[in-house]
Parts: sequence; C-alpha cells; structure tokens
Amino acid sequence: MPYWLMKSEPDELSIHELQRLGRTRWDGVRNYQARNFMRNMQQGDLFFFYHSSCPEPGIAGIARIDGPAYADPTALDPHSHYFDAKASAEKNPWSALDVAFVEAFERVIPLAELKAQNALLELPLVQKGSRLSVMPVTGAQWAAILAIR
DNA sequence: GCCAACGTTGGC
DNA sequence: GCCAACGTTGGC
Repeated sequence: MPYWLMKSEPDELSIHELQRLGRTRWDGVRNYQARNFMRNMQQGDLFFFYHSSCPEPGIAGIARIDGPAYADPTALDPHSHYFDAKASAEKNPWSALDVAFVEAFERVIPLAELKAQNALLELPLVQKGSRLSVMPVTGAQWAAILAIR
C-alpha cells in the first residue's frame, strides 16, 4: 500500500477541521503532476496531512484515501475559487477524491525538523524550490516521520 | 510583505 | 519549439 503526503492551507482545511468532519472532499488541485498522483491513489491509502502557508508549516496528522479520484466539481463552479473556465462537464481535466480522518498529531512536526532528517532528503517536500502539493512517500520515509512525531 | 522558484501561457 | 512574461506557491 503506497503512502502519500498532501498539503492543505489550514485556513481552507486543517487536520482538526477534518477530524470534526470525519470525511470530506479533497479538491482544488490544479497541477498535473499532483493530479496524476491523486489518480493513482487507492481506497485505504494513508497520507500525511501537511499544513502549508501558515504560521506553523509542518505535518499535522494522518488521513486516509476514501475512494477513487473523480472529476473535480469545483472546476465547473463559477463561484468557486478553483473555477477553471477551460473545464467542462465533458472535458474536466481536474480530479478530486474523498478523504477520511485518521489521526491528529499531538504537535505539528515543523518543516525545519523534516528538513534536518537525512532519511527525508529525497522527499520533494524538503527539496529546494519544490512546490508539489501531492507526493508519494516511501515506506522508509513514512517510518522516519512517524519516529519523530 | 518579500522574493525565489516554479508552471503556464502565448507570441514568434 | 523557444523563451519571455506572467501568475502562483509557500517559506520566511
């Protein structure tokens, strides 16, 4: 079973909001590489929930993929922040999927700590210039992060 | 708010 | 197909 990491701005959706909801739709991804990873996800896959663009960027918990990717409805909604005028119901290039809460860590593991781990050097999250918002995590990386949680 | 780095767009 | 310009991401 592959592991993943996905970024969310906590103002949009935080791990604690997901905990309250139990389950929600993960949408608004507008990058092809990230979208392709989402299409490769399977029900039951676990991912680290990363808080980005906030006072305390870092990994805040764990959630689970709750079903296969489907067409992202926000791309077709003119009132959505994620509206894409070039998308149509027939040809919608963007994908969303449902996710379920698993665990909120007692602390957010700060980005600086992740960057200091030799075991995570290959993780796109910590690489200079990388802005990828959805990425695979190897079993070894997963274990290394759990070990410092 | 700044700015480095990136992805996308569009003229040629 | 090249590449400059632009908009966005996201840490600091």
